[in-house]
Amino acid sequence: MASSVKKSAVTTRDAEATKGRILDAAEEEFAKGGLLGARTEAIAANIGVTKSMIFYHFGDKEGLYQAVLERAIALRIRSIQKIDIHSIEPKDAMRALVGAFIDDIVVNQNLPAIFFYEGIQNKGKYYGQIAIESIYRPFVEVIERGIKSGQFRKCDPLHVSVNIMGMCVFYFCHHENVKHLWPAGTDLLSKDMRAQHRSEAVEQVVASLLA
Amino acid sequence: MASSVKKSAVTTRDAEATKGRILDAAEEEFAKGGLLGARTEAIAANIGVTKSMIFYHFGDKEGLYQAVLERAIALRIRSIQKIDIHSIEPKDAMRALVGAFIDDIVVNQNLPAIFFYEGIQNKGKYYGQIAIESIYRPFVEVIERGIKSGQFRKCDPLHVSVNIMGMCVFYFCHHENVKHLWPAGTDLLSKDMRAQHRSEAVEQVVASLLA
DNA sequence: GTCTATAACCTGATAGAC
DNA sequence: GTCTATCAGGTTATAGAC
Repeated sequence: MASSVKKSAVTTRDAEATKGRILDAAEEEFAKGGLLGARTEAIAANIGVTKSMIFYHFGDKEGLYQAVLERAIALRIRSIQKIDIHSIEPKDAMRALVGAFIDDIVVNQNLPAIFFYEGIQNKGKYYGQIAIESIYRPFVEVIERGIKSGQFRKCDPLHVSVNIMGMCVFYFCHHENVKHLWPAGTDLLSKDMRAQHRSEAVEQVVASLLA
Repeated sequence: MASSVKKSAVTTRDAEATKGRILDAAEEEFAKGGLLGARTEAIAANIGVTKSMIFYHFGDKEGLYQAVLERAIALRIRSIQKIDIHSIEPKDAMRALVGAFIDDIVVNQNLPAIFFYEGIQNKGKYYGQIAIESIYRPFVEVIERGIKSGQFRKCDPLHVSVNIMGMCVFYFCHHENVKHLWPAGTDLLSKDMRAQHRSEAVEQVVASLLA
């Protein structure tokens, strides 16, 4: 979505296009500083428009933030709900869920930071119960089914689901901190390293569940 | 450390005491907004002193931030290095490491957010290679030993160590987001819930490693 | 729809009294 | 060592021209 924001100073006069470009740039800026730290000036400058456009199209900074969050939540819910978790055995269903979840992050690396900021700075105010349940329920259901069938070890499905998310996203949020563990110059977000993280995380999640 | 900052408007005239109180209050404020989002005014007001004290004792906001981070890093390194990971078998060493790690967070719940902010906002600038290696190396070594002895499954010790940290801290960073998964009114940071997270996380980490 | 100019406010940092 | 007063720069948001 916002992986490469196009810089253009051309006066487009296309409302929907401008709104979309603002959303992309805002997502990146909110991922860096959250609602509190984001600067409307920086968002506007990045796509070659003036601050006024933000207030014209989204009312205020908070309105823009809500729009960004809603889009991000919708994306997450959509791709997780695509997966048919009931017709395959728990182990494979979990593999599919975690894989799809990490694929989403790889496409849009702003997501983990945005949701972290939302929890810390805004106490989940703009997140909402329905969004959380839509995202976590598939994981919880697969774990419950796995325990019942004896394929998974006994555990608390809620805690374990939350920890699974942690395994998936921590790497993306802390890559600048932990980069020193790898040889100097290694780019933890390169295609190879991302693929390696995906593979290791999927295997570790499955292993953490098996009886 | 800063779990309960004492509010006191008494003019103490004790430099070390004041510095300590500023550090505690600053840690809490930096945990909420990072170096960028923290407000010196808020830090000062919380302990009943004026902003000037911050600049007198720490030079500038960045100096205060560095002092907070150094103290937090020292705490982490100290408690992890206390554990003798070589004289017990890998599974038990990992159990001890993860347990101690989460115990630190339970005592000072600001730590996970501070290190997250450091990675996202400052790109790990104030973290440093030595700190990261001191914290992660024990985990990596235990995993390597476990793989060699055949007790642990084959995996990449670096990626898996990073994911383990994610399992430990995600719960604390996202408790405001995921609280809706539990019955309304449940306090995810209550003593019982913290103990439950600790127990579930330790078991899940060990399970994620076993062959 | 988009821009320029500006209002109203906030924040880090300094100077100087006590 | 601590406080009060204040400045300079930055930030959200609005008004009005085009």
